[in-house]
Amino acid sequence: MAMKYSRQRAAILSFLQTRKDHPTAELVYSGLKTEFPNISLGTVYRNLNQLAEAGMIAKLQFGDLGIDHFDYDTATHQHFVCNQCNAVIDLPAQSNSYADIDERAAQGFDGKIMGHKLYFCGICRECLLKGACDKVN
Amino acid sequence: MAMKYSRQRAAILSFLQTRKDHPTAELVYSGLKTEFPNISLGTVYRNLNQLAEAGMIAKLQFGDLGIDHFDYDTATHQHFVCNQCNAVIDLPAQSNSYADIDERAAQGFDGKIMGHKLYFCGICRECLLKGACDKVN
DNA sequence: CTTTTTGCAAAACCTTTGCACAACC
DNA sequence: GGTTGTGCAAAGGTTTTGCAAAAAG
Repeated sequence: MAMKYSRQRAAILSFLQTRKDHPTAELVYSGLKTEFPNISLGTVYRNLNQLAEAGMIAKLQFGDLGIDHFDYDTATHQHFVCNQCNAVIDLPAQSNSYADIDERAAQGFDGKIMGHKLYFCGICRECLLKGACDKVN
Repeated sequence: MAMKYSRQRAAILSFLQTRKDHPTAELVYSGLKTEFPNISLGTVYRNLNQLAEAGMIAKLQFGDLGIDHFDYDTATHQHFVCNQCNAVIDLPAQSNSYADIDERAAQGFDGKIMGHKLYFCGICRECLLKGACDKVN
């Protein structure tokens, strides 16, 4: 189960590093097609999952989207999903974090709460502007 | 687009009302097989989605599970997913709710935040007890 | 030489959909 | 009678998997 080096995995990781838009496996796949014309989607999925399990990247799952997204930035931060264009956007880090909500939830509950999943929904800036222009025209 | 009465939909709704375990479409389907031997999974999905869009039930989506769950209780409350047995459990209502977190997240963000999705993960009481017994044996 | 990784294709999985017929109002 | 709902089966989209060959150590 030890992880050996592979050119494909290295490329996937460095591709992810260049992107701040939390790409899907499909997007990583097409992004690497030039460098690896024969790379397969299965390989991309296997590596993304492996990297995620190793804690080197984060796997983001949003019920609204139904597609997994991947993030090079594993530091705790919040995500926003645009209901219109489905963009996944980082929210600015809060001084007032969400660290306390696990404890809040644990009150009166007899299981062990080990964490939470949280993301925000709405309309992104681009879609807001586009909507405003549509109204004018 | 008006909603006509259907025996199947009524049965789905009342089935959901009897359950506090947030069943999946598959579970609703098998739960109704006795009353409707010919009901189809497609019908169950169509009705569950229709009821959810009408706001009569809630559709719960957990990235960890990948399967939709449905809840007769549409009042805002939090859910817990057991990482071991995948049970979906209601958390006791908090006096201190999560109403403020949208505003917190909006700070410094130039899109419009309209809501959030949140759930908690961990080990449920049953699995904790089972785990403790396993250690002894 | 052993273990891990790859590419390919097939399968798995959950959910949606097209269609002819039935139920509703 | 027009509209909405049903059952069936087929297709949809995303992700996983079995396998033989290739790469890594």
